Amino acid sequence: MITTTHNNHNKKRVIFANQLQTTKSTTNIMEYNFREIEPKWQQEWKEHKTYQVEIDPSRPKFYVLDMFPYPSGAGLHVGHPLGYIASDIYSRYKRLCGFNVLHPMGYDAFGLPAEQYAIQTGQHPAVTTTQNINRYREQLDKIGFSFDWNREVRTCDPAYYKWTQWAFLKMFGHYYNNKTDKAEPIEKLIAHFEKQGTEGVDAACTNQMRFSAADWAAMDEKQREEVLQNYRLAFRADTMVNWCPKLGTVLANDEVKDGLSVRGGYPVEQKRMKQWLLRVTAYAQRLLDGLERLAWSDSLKEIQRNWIGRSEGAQVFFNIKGSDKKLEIFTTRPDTIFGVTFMVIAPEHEWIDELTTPEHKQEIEEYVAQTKKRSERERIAETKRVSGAFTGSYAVNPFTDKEIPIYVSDYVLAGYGTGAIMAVPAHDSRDYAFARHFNLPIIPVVEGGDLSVESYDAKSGKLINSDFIDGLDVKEAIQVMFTEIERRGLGKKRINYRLRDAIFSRQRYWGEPFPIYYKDDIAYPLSEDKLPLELPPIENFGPTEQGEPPLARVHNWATPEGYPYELSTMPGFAGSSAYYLRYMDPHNDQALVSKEADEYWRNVDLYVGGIEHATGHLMYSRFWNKFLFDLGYVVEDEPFKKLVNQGMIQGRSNFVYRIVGTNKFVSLGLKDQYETQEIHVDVNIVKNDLLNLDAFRAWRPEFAEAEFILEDGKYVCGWAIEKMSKSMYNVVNPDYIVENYGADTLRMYEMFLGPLEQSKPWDTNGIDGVHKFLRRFWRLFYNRDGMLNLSEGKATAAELKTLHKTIKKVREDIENFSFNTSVSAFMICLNELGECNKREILEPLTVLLSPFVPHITEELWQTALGHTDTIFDTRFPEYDEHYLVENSFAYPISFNGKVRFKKELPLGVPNEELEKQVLADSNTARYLDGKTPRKVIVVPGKIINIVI
RNA sequence: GCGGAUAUGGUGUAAUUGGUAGCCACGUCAGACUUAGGAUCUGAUGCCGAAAGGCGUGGGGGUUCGAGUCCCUUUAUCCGCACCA
Repeated sequence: MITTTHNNHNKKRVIFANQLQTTKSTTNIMEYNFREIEPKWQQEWKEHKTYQVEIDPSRPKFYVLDMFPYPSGAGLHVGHPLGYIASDIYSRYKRLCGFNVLHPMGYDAFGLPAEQYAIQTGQHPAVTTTQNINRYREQLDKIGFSFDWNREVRTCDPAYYKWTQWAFLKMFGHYYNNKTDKAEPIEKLIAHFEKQGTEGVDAACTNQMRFSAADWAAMDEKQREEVLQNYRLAFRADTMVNWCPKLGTVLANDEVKDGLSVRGGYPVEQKRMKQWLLRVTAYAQRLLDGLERLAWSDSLKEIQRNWIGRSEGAQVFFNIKGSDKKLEIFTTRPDTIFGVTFMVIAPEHEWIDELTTPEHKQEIEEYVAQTKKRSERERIAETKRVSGAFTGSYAVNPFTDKEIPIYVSDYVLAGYGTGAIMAVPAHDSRDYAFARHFNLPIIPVVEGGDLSVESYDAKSGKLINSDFIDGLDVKEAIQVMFTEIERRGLGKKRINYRLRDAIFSRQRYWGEPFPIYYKDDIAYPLSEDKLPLELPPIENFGPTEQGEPPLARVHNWATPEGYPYELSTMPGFAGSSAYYLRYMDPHNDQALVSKEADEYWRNVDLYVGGIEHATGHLMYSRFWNKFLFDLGYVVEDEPFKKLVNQGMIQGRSNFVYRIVGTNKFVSLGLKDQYETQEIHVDVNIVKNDLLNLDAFRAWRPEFAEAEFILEDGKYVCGWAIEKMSKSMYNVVNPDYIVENYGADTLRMYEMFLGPLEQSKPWDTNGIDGVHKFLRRFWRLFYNRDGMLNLSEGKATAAELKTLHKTIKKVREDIENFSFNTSVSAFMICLNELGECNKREILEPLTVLLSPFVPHITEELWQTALGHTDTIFDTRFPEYDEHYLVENSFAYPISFNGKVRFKKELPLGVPNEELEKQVLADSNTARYLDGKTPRKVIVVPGKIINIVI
């Protein structure tokens, strides 16, 4: 049936959540009234400081941490609390299991958006940040989290960033000793220089240095400081940086994606600038090794491994014809050295001028100038394009003594290895493309492949044309060459990492100031007792006309003696790198964390957060923690034992279809009969993909006179999964859900939506199912007239079985973070219990449910069940396997109620081990024929019969 | 290009980890109660078929008594890295 309706003519009414509650709540006052219950308990928890925790050596600790939010102006949407709800359920569960649970929350409050907003509006970032924090807090409070707010931290609070600055000073004052494999005071290195110069020093550094004690003695202060900057763990260096002109600041590698800034999406270019850096690379191997011991997902560990990018290879020196210099290269394939037919150096290579002969000078200069002009983005886009130029110089292959030409090309990166390579076109696709383009010889040294078409890059095969390694397999040959290269003194075995040192300065205002001042252009650390160095107030937040950072606008931004402070500020990851330590002892003004607090709380047992921090925060935190560990300030060398990545919640957008050039809208099923235009419609005026016509007319003035072509009297909307954003009108606000369904329904529904780690769209359709569950649960305690309905009768075996089955399932599910299936378990439990209103069943069930839905359970606990203590003073229910035994047959606890087989077990004997054995054996034995018992398993002392 | 993950009804998902695929919900349909239903309750609902029955976990192949699950291959989507020598 197709009907065209006009204003108010649609007879059939459509159901909407926002209309639904208003009438219903008046019908029965003793229905489950979440609007009353939830604020009541939230107030109660607040007043009694229910979730405040202290060190308690008599109880085991458990530390559950969420990645603290950046308080953006948009507030929370329904996706943000997902991880918080999961961690809250886990915290409450652990607390009920008897752990002393630390579950704090705070704000990552420094950052770009607040500053961008300040530049536009002149509003101080501190003001907007505080407003946003207040809004966040309000929204969070409504959901009923068990955070210990007494421990709240804000990264922009001077009392907090004092310790960020403190850690920076410690890094400035330390270097990494490779021999002891830890950070040590820089004074120790200075003492060594005074005695022996660089002789015997094996330390992480920017450039390898070589000088004697006498050289050191002869240096002035500035020269010495330059040397030390080469070793300090926080140091200043002239380096290629990702410069974002639009944001007016440099960015770290993990803040750039595809040549664009992650925040804002502005183009990023490469620029040489003097910047502060953290020597993260010193910890590359330990960051890699540490992953083995962490209970993180394999995919996340793999991302970190790739980011660290360890590769084993050899450093080899090639003689340069007509020079006493040797060109150093790095290769992971020393076995292919007989196939080297040319060399390539990066355009930024420091010897480029020396290597260029006069007749090639112009060509090379042009090439270098041209590559400089290309932005990072263009270089990425033109990856396939082969370009380069010949320097005119030749190197000598140390194994064949053949002269081979040296080229310059931008496919060789200055920042990796030595910025120079030996090219083996037969077995490296990039070298191959280059050789083809410049007509260079290609010598196969590994059997296999068809070199007329492409290079043969495989890491297996037999060596040929390679003198003494002929006939060996690639893997053997590599090992032979390592020893041969070292024996001949041509170079050494070496490990290279893709990981780069972290650029630590930002040319911004809204961040931690560096506790550094300058005297004669030498950087000096502020003494620790002067911390915190507070961020001075300013009024204009943009860069100066000279392009200096905003802090240059501050008069007297200098020490009392008049020495100027550093003008840049620290990046976002500075404040988040050690916040988990600060939560342990947030009010301590003598230390980042006291010895006592650190030794009790140690590190984070469970960390819940998004995977987007894989190469940023999660890497920097580990580095930061390892550094503090080396110095003895913390007892654990990894900060986050277990990590769970919650998936992103996407938006589910709805569409209406306007017939082009009219104000008529056609329902989804009929839209193909017209020429239509797809328009996003606010998901809050759509339910179950049916449009609320009146709400649509009221939504925007231009739709006030809208007409509709309906199917079966309904307007069906189209839908699509997109990012949750204002412009798609698909943002669902948790406040709205809390108002209409309650926080408990929101909490449970977010978990019910699907596996925690999976990305999934938010879809308010379906929330009724969860809400209905809570109402039915309520009605087991109170009847329709609001009368207490609880029975003291004895539970039947079937009821007990249901209860214990559910306890077991929920327990396992919580431990495995499979919250969606535990919600299902509750629903099944309720279906099975029917009208059962026995205290014996409902009391444990209430406790079991409480981590998920704390408000309703607390209310029932104290009113219907008549307890005076809060639910959190009780223990999480234990299940009892004996209840599963019937007629001398034990049912393996098959959750969905199906019994696949029965096995005879001795009653009254704990039988977990026995069950395991039976299960292990029966899997192979069960279905050999059809129906009869067919296998007898003899377990020492017992005979077990398997029956189908 | 390399590495990782995922793919199951109209929808979100589940599956004792190799053992009756589709639990639990949403939606839909039918019914009960009701002034009303947008409350509540009951039943049906993977697909084809009147039924018997057949088909069915992205496609193809394999291992196995038995495969959503393991192996090979292929396609699609998502994520990470990307000239890393």
